[in-house]
Amino acid sequence: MLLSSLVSTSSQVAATSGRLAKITLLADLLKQAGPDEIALAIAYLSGTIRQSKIGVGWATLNKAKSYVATTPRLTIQEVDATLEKIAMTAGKGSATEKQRLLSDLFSRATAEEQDFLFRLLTGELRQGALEGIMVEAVAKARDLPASEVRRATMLAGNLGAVASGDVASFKVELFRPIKPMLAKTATDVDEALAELGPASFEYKLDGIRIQVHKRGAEVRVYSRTLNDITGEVPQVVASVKGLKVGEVILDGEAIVLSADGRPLRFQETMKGLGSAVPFFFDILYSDGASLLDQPYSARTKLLPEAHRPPHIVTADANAARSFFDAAIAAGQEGLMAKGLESKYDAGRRGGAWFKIKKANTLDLVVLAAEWGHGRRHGRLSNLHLGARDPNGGFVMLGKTFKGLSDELLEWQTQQLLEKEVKREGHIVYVRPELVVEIAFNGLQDSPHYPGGLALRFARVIRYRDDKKPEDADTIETVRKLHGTGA
DNA sequence: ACTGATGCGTC
DNA sequence: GTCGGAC
DNA sequence: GTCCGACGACGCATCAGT
Repeated sequence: MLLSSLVSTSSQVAATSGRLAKITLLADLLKQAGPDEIALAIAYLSGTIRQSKIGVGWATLNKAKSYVATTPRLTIQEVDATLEKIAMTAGKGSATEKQRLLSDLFSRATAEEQDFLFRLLTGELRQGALEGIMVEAVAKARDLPASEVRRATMLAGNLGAVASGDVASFKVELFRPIKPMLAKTATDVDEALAELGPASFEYKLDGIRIQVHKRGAEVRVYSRTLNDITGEVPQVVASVKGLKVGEVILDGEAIVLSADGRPLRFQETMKGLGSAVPFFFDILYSDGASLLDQPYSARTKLLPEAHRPPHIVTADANAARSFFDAAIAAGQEGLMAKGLESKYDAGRRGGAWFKIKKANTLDLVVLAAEWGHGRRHGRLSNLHLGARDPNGGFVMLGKTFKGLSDELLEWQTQQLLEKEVKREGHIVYVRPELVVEIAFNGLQDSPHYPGGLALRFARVIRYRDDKKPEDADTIETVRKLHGTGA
């Protein structure tokens, strides 16, 4: 199949707003793909490549730009072969060689094809369709219910594999990881209870998600994105080997504990993954049987109790609230709330799981803003945030672009341009006059920012028109917050 | 041997 | 990871 | 309910250049 056919479909998809229309376009292309092409077509049109990573990003792609072909001759198999070569290059001189292979590939591509490859390889396809839409397209092309394709994909771990073959034949299998179930956010336990009724509340541990597969002494550990991280978490492996179970798939979180049993901060956990220990909150498979469709309350009974995070079952808001306070006091991130009757909704966020975290707010000053990309093109989007320095000036604590409606984006662009003092690249520096209320989930030590501190998950709540920069929070306040564990 | 750039992973 | 927009 | 696309923080591995 010619790359140009894919690119043409991609452009049409990008130019179409309706999802159903996108699905039709994609399905039509898939019907034209041969059996040895369809997996590649699916990957490229959902913004992924077969190699998953090839050590090439925006910088390398920019340097590799070269001639433009006039006739589209590249096939998707040729693209795949080149990407495979690039992925395989390693060691001294590999950066140059990757660049050479890329230049060579680009020189055989038309302008539209180069643009497509650039977006594909930077992970910014921007056609308004990725795997979620592609699942529907595969279903349409094969004339199957989308739910069956979705289920097979979750079990196969790969949509391409589902494009051909018997969809009903996919089963839960040891050492083939399943996409983990995700959670929605709730602002407090009351909201979670209102949604779920009686629920299981569990400490939310601030580590990394793990899915552990065990058959006898054989143990493998997978990350949230299904990477095999067995070699990085030896303590998890050792711990699981000690469990008195035969075949099992467990879902949980790995964190590092200090000597007194309190959790280390996330940053420290990342530095010391080798000593991370597992906590398990779900079980997906046991001794030959899938448990995905069992109710949560039944699954949790099969968990190794010694390795569960602290948990209660309650419908009482006061009990849940004090459990939340206990979690925070213990240095944890907050709570998870889970519906007792819920199935394991692999790969989905829509199910009966809620996360409840604690957030702080600060009033900070906008120091600069960056021009947006894509749908934010032409708008000042990413804000540079500073705390007031009592000795004069401001200390930058991070950036955010989140929490802004289109309307607010428009407003802030006008406001900031009026206050512009200089430009450097895509950054517009402004007089520090606008105060903005920022929510965030914690402070981290920063090796990069001047105050040695940075905000985690910062987002805009609202502009504080009622405040002047001299009313903004100071860096001292922020340091104090950091000291209390925020 | 060290530093900075780059890519990619976790959240 | 969070958030807003669009379907 | 769901999906997508805006982009944040750090830590680590690898490679190029000094």
